[in-house]
Amino acid sequence: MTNSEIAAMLYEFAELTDLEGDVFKRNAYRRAAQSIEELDGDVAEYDREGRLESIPGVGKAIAQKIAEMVETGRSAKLEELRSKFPPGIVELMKVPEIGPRSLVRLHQELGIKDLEDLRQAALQHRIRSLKGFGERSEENILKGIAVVQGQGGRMLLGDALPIAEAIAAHLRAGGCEEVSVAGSLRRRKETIGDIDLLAGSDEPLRAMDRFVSYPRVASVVSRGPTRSTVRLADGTQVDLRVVPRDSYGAALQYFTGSKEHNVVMRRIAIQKGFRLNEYGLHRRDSGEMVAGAQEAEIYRTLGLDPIPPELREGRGEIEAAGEHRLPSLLRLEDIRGDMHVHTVMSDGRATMREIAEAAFRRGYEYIGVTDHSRSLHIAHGLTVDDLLASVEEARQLTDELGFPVLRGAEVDILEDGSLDYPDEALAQLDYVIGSVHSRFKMDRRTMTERVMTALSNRELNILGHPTGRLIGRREGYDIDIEQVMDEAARRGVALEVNGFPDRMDLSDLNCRKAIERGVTLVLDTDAHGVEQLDNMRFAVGTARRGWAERKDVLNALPLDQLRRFFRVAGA
DNA sequence: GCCGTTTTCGGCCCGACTGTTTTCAGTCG
Ligand SMILES: Nc1nc2c(ncn2[C@H]2C[C@H](O)[C@@H](COP(=O)(O)OP(=O)(O)OP(=O)(O)O)O2)c(=O)[nH]1
Ligand SMILES: [Mg+2]
Ligand SMILES: [Mg+2]
Ligand SMILES: [Zn+2]
Repeated sequence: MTNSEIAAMLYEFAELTDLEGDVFKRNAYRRAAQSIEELDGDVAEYDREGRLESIPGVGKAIAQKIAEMVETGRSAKLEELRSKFPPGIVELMKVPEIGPRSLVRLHQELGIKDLEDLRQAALQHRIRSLKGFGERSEENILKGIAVVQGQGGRMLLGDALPIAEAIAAHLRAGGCEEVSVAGSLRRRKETIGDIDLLAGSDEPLRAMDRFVSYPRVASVVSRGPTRSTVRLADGTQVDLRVVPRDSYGAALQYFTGSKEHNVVMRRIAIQKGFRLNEYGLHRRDSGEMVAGAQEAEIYRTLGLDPIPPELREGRGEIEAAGEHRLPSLLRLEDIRGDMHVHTVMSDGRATMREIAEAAFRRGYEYIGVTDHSRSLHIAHGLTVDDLLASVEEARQLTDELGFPVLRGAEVDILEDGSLDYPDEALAQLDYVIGSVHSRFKMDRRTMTERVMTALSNRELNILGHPTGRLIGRREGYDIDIEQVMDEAARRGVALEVNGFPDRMDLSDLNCRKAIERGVTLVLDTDAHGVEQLDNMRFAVGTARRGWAERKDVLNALPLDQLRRFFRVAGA
């Protein structure tokens, strides 16, 4: 069983325990599940070595359950819990506004077993007969069912951020003094559940009016003096929180999350004799507010170094902040050039010249252009002759513009691990990215072997989108990514952090793992048009979430050092 | 169920909004 399969079972324990009525036990299962999900290394290994209880949130009882799962693939206790509820409960738990308490009563008192039962009960007005439910409850349930059935899961960061920024601009134009994007967007998570915005205003009602009057708002889910929730026409949920300006920093801390980060922060506040909420940090005894306007002050007053939003996931950042060992994170300004950009020669929309000019305008010091290789017919992969001709074109352009245009290629890693051009042709290029674009369904050993073979090619400098996942569409291929990381580190091959919003590959956690293993990262966009050069901010966000510093990143180096990396690679 | 520089028992983050309530439980952020 994989870590994520075990984590999924623990999350299921959490949900079922919630139905049983014990929220503390639920939280305990969730914490353990998150630990397993993000564990560096195989849980089965922890089990074999008797180290399960060293995992945060895993004690005797959960360790025993994990051991059973690892050894048998099942959990007797989980099956017993499942049998207490109908299978349709899984769907029912997704209905907004219906929580565990309502669900148990709907099941016990009305015999509701699945979404269709619930819909019928609401339509036939049978729900209002329950104590505590009424007409509005039935309406909300019907709306909730429509939401579950209509929703397409989480959005991509790249889709959500522009929407959020547009609404923020709408609020500013309406007189809100301070507006920030908060929640998972501010943390630059690769997928976004909803859009969270914060406004600091001494006229909260005006801010709320402005918010719900945004043209794309389709319905108002809830509306109060400090918080409102709306739904846009496409179903996207947007939350706005409004606080007095004195509380802006504390509110930003709260609303940026993550929830897990907040819970730890508030626990530390308690330990140090404070109370922390979205209005400020207060002394417990006197109630005196000691920080609130500035977010960084909340952290400092608790004895912590201010923590960048991208790190706030409850992954050890608070402990690190207390010991003054937070990383000095990479910044967008540290990136000196993009390294993965397609031109019109293959499946891009811009010419080499247009890309070079756009790169220069962005303030880059160099640009790398890369087209697909000959086997990738659907993307108009280049023949050897076209590739070599483009090397000359890059050279001329460099001279003409006085701006270094590096000619690379995104070369297919073929089924046997060889690269899709002869070595003599590759040697003519400034650098080579190797990517898997075909035959994804190999077994783990074969796929790992395939990529290891590619890494052993001395012409290879960068491994492109190393896991091959497409968010929301395709799992990454089955590969031993740790082994690949170790080999890449040993051979001086950089691993890509592809900032295309549905790739984000390496992911945040894989970046962190790679850095710990001594891998050099390269951040790029995989742009197919010059406007997509903006995706660099997503690559940077992901790398920051992976605790990356400037020194970990190849294209944060000046040109001469970049070239040196390419020369010594494979040596 | 987990956990411990004040504890091995008794806590476990804290607040807004809704609907149905006659004082608050449930759900969500
Ligand atoms: N203290 C505290 N803060 C919470 C809790 N739930 C949510 N928050 C804060 C932190 C979250 O980042 C922020 C926004 O909530 P969301 O539910 O939108 O979560 P978030 O944006 O992190 O993830 P998402 O992508 O929307 O699923 O509100 C909670 O239970 N306690
Ligand atoms: Mg959110
Ligand atoms: Mg939200
Ligand atoms: Zn590719």
